Amino acid sequence: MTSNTAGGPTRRERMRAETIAEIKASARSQLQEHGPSGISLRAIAREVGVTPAALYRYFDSLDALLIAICCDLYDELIADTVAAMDAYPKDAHLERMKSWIWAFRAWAVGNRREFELMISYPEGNTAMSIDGTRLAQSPENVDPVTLKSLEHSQLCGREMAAFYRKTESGEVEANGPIQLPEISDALQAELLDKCSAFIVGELLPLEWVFTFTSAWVRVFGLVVMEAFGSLPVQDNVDEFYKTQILAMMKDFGIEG
Amino acid sequence: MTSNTAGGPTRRERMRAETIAEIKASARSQLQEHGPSGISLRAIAREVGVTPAALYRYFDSLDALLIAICCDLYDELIADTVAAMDAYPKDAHLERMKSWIWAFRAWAVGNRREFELMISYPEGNTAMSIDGTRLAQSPENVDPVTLKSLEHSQLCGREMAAFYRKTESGEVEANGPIQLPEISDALQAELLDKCSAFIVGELLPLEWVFTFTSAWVRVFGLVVMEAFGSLPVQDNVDEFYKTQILAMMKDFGIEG
DNA sequence: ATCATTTAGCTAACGCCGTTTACTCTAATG
DNA sequence: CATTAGAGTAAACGGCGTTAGCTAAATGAT
Repeated sequence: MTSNTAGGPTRRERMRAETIAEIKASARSQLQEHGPSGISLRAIAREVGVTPAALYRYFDSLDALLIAICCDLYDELIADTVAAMDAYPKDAHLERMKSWIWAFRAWAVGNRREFELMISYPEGNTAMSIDGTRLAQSPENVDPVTLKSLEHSQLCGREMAAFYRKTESGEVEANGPIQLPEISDALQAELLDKCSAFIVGELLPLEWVFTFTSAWVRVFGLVVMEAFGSLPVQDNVDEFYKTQILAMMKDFGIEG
Repeated sequence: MTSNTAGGPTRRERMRAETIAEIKASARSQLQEHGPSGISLRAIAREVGVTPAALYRYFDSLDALLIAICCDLYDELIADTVAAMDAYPKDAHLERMKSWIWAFRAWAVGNRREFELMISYPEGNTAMSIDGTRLAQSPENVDPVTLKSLEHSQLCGREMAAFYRKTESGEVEANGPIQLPEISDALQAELLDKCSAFIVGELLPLEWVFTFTSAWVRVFGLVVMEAFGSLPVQDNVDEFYKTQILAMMKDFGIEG
């Protein structure tokens, strides 16, 4: 048994958890200082005051450590995002969606190195991915980082779904999303399956899903470009974001 | 002197150029197989049939080699893009701009590893950057990769400028870009300076610059997401791109 | 043709790195 | 109290980027 009769964590378990935290903290500081490729087990061992080999009692490999850190980072991002959204009441869907974007941006820019690690994720660049197909086929056999990424997306997707329901019930009046271009059956199915079902959490009309997906790509582009220093605008980024958000809102048929 | 009387390259120069090409080719194949971090000087030396130390006669460091490769990759991308654009007549600006996007996408997806290297560029992630400020202050003191990136952007930017001129002269009729949101003087100045002056090559009305910049971010988002496997749509990407291009065209006041 | 110089390459080493193996001690378990 | 599982160590293996010093060949000038 790994826990005592009181049900609480064993002394050893506490120690272990503390050591793991120490290791992660050291790795994190190296990440911030030297980037993803600058994380070194030996350097961590030195800082923690232990032999390099000892780290293998806690992580199977450097890659495993990086993945664990990725998960933590997503948890951080998600926590920040939830907190930012909860600054507004539960029915202020628009403000909450805006908050989602701002929180995403703020976190990525405030943690550039970390964000870099997340998108150039150890396991073949599948981070920030929302591959509904793989998820549908084996819901639990998918890597944890992808799941966290999905969780993050859903914070925004479900908010939009709630907003849609309000417009549908007439509780909120809106013109609805922009007119759709012609879309083949195949693409329609894919949008409904992958985006609607998995990100949004429920099936929505195609126009909503399409507009949401388009907006999602725009936001991702903004955040990645800013974090990687490729954004054309650099001194007035806040305002530029606001103009982009405005444009996306317009696509949803919302003014302001 | 480094060249003979005939003016052509010396025998040694030819040999040297050939060796450099061999080194780059080996590095490239390693890049394709193991990703950016899988490029190893020692492995290259093994493949080229030479001692690791010998490589330092050709490149100051691994980083220098990576930068050189980045430059080559940009040249490749630019050449592909130019070829794709030139499949249409010089005055078919719209088709040429679309070609630019398609070429960008095709190259990034067809050379994922290479693209990865370019955006997580050795020197502190400044790739794909179009920082007009730095350029304006010291036009020639900027790293070569950034210059190439700018060159690539300009292929599209100048095309749009040409299109703008045609609409201005009445040679082509168009409604012009979407209505602008309110934009502060500071952001206006930045858009005009960095985007208009450097990417487009001439000063354009704010509405054109703004619309172009917004579109640029969207395209970048699409390409990065697809190359990194994060695009929500995965089976009907071509069509999804087309819908996005259509939307951007609409922003310019163009139908179809 | 000879000499001086540049250049390409080598060997050997330094100090990093991730990872494995075998061994020791210590603390919790039964 | 004996046993055992866990945390830790020392030492090694093979790999890495990089440097220093040497050798030999190709080049350019005399």
